[in-house]
Amino acid sequence: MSKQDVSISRSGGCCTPISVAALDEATASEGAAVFKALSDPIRLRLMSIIASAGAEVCVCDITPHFTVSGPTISHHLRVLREAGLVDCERRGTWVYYWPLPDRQQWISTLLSVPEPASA
Amino acid sequence: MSKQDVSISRSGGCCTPISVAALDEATASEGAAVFKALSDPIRLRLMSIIASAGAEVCVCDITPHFTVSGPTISHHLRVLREAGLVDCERRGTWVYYWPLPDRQQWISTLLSVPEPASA
DNA sequence: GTCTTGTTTCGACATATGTCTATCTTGACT
DNA sequence: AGTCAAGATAGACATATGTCGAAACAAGAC
Repeated sequence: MSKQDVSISRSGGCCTPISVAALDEATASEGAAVFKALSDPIRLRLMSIIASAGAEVCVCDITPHFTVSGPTISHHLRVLREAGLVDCERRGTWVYYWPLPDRQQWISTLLSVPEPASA
Repeated sequence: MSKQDVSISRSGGCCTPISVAALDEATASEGAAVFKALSDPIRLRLMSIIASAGAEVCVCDITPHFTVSGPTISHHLRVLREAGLVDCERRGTWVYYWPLPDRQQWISTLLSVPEPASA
């Protein structure tokens, strides 16, 4: 697979990148909502911690990485959840979070820049 | 005009997706700033119009697509400019905007999901 | 020069957002 | 039952943001 094929294959699946066609209002609103969820440094770090974990992450393992209060972390996790980027489940005393890659992949594809055809 | 007051720490080697490694605070702040620029429906549509044009776009051709006032469009374009996503130039009476694909590609890669979304 | 058009900047406003403390819910363990 | 700990929720607060109208600015037409 060539490097050019990567961006093309990523764009081929679920949606048309903005570099190819302008967004209609509804799609723009939906996409903007996802971007808004990632528009805070703490939330973006939270997302990266959950996405990179390769497994469920306990909130108790997340909180120590930050200086803000527990409720603030909880609030940010809820925003990520409501954006469809993560989901969670309580098991016993602890709550575990995991990523929902579909949404993440969607906006990634939306932003992908097709390789300029050099020919 | 073309002022770009955002320092871009990367560029050459691009970056590691969040699905692979968690972000440090500095990169998270930088990334969140770009996402914030795209977190408004009007700005996301503006970005898509400029990115998909394949050429410079005159502001006079952009404004009619929206119902908000001219100053509001100008404000949103400035946010995109300060995020390093677009640049512009005045030529005669009109101002033309074009995309800066580096920033766009950067956050696209940041969000890319290496593994298949649903295995 | 003055006028007209296109675009940005300014100043103000209502609403949204991030953060905190205090309180509540859930479940584990005596 | 009672108690404790992990998280979530509620309410309050200061700040940030999106929007507008008015004014300023830039460049061409007259």
